Amino acid sequence: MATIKDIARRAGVGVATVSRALNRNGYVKPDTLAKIEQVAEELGYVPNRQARAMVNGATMTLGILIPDMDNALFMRIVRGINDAAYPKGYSLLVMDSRGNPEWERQILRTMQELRVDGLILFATPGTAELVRSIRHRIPIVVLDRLIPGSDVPQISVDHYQGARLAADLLIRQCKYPPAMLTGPELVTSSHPRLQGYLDSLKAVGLSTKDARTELGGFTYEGGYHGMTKLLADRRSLDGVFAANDLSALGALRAIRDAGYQCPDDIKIVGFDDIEATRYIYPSLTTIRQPMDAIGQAALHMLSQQMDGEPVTENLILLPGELIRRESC
Amino acid sequence: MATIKDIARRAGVGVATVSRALNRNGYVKPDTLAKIEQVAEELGYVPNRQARAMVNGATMTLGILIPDMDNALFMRIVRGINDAAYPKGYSLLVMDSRGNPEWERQILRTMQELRVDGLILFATPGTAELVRSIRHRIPIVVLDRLIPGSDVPQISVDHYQGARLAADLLIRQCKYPPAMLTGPELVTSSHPRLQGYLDSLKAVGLSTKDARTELGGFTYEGGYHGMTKLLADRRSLDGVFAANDLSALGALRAIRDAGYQCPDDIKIVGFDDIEATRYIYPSLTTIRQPMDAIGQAALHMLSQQMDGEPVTENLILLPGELIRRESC
DNA sequence: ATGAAAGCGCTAACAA
DNA sequence: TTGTTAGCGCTTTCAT
Repeated sequence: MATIKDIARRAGVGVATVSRALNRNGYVKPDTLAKIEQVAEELGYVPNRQARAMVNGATMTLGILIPDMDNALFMRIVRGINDAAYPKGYSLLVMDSRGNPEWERQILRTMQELRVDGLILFATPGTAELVRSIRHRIPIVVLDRLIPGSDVPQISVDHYQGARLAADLLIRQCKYPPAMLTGPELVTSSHPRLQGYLDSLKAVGLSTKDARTELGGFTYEGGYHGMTKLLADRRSLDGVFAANDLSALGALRAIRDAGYQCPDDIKIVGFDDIEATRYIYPSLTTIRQPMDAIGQAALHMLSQQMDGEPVTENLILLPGELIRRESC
Repeated sequence: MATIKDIARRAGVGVATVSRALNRNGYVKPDTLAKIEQVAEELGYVPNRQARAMVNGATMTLGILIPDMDNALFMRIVRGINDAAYPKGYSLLVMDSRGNPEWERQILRTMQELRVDGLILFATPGTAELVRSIRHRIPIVVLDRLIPGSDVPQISVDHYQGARLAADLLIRQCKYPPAMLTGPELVTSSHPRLQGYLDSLKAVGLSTKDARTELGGFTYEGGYHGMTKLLADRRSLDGVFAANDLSALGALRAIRDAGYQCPDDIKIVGFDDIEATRYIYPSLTTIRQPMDAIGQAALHMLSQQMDGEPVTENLILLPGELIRRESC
């Protein structure tokens, strides 16, 4: 691989001149500049970012830690980050922890070794203290799966408000108190969604005894199993709030397999608004997460920190939006 | 950020000793090793990979270029790569070109600047020559969207064979010659899938005049529009091969919106077997891509090249598998 | 068993 | 306008 040294020798100039020419800073006589560019071209020169990073600090890479690359919501958000980061010259280093806390620790370590300029992560409870220690060295922003009570900058859809929207709609549309397919206990976004559901019941005078929950686990399969359980014990059930779209799709399937119809027999409301929800039948009524806005906000917050500016707010909750379709 | 120099000073030893100790190579007296580790711990030392890479060449990062991060199939494959690469200490640098050839060029450039140890990419026609020039500098493997006629190592499901499977099934199950929703003209995997469809028709004595194709574009929306067109001109249509699952889902929706039923009125077969296909209604009969196998094979081929071994085969075609479900 | 020093590719003073 | 030089953090001879 050709280096600036090679170019310098071949062009008969010093390395500094080459550097100046290629980076277009400092004075360089047009002739020499042309010559240098020509030689660089001939040699197929490609600058080495590692070396550059060593001297001026910035690697121009952003680390992203996701619990599951194969999740439509996460990747949709990451795409938003990518689209916002790319024009600024940042590259994304995406690593998937598969929800494994130990892997997560290692990944966070690797990100530091790579000296990423900023870190965006979907947290898990096991990461909380780790994040606390890292944030003093690297700008961080936590997305979607928040760390409750932490003062790390965090951005997310308002899980609670979204859940209220969903539950309120179901209560209005159903004869009986709706049930809920909850997210995994260990995922923080599960909690405000559950709380929203419970509070909506309370708001119309229903007691927690009227609440019925089953684990949906944020997956197709979990939703399927949870719904199947709900159906097995059918105490007048005609509405279900699935904590995310994946589990909603699983639930839809379970309803059908059990011989019922959605929305006629049972109505469903999901959460996230992943693309598939528009095309399936019945199309899914759901709470839309502002994915692009989240991605942009994340990058914005990170930029602020990287520029040394104080972060204005450290918890941004973007409102979810109710999207009505066929399932409720 | 603490450096080995800091550790050396504080531990009262030379930097070389620190390096040896931390990397556990060369002789280091147990006492000094302990001391060094302790100091490193105190200082919260995290090695700088850039610096390490500068001296020993390897960055331990693999670059991945995808045309769309938000595509279930691609990310499923990338996840497979991730799972195979992670244990070997490699980090993935994932960049999304959004199918834009110009972005693609720049990304490939960036990957080189970052000195990734290997490159995995889903090609587009515009990349072909670029890839040719890069492959002499960086180990490369092309996935799924192949470069026809190139001798770059490539891995993919056998698009043609899979398409034959799909079309043969439809021909068997339908009264009339099936139609096809094709992929984008510019995406190479579209071609063998189309060819398979045409050849299947031919194999049962149907002429190309019996073939009916409409652009499905590999997207939900494209599938929806394409199917709508097919339906508008309804010459006894009762079977459709959608070139991928996304367009199949779009088509399913179009069928329903037009007042028809799948599979009763029209049967559908997709391609890819993304996770959603199992849960929607009707569940989708499709051709399964061996995604994990593709990911593993990709990493294997890359490893071979990185180790300087000659690549045994430069085109691996993995068979697609017919998965029968409700749609046909 | 350990330290001194060279050098990886590049940028940024500092001179000239 | 250009060249020389000193690092950036680390690994690796080569001495000791």
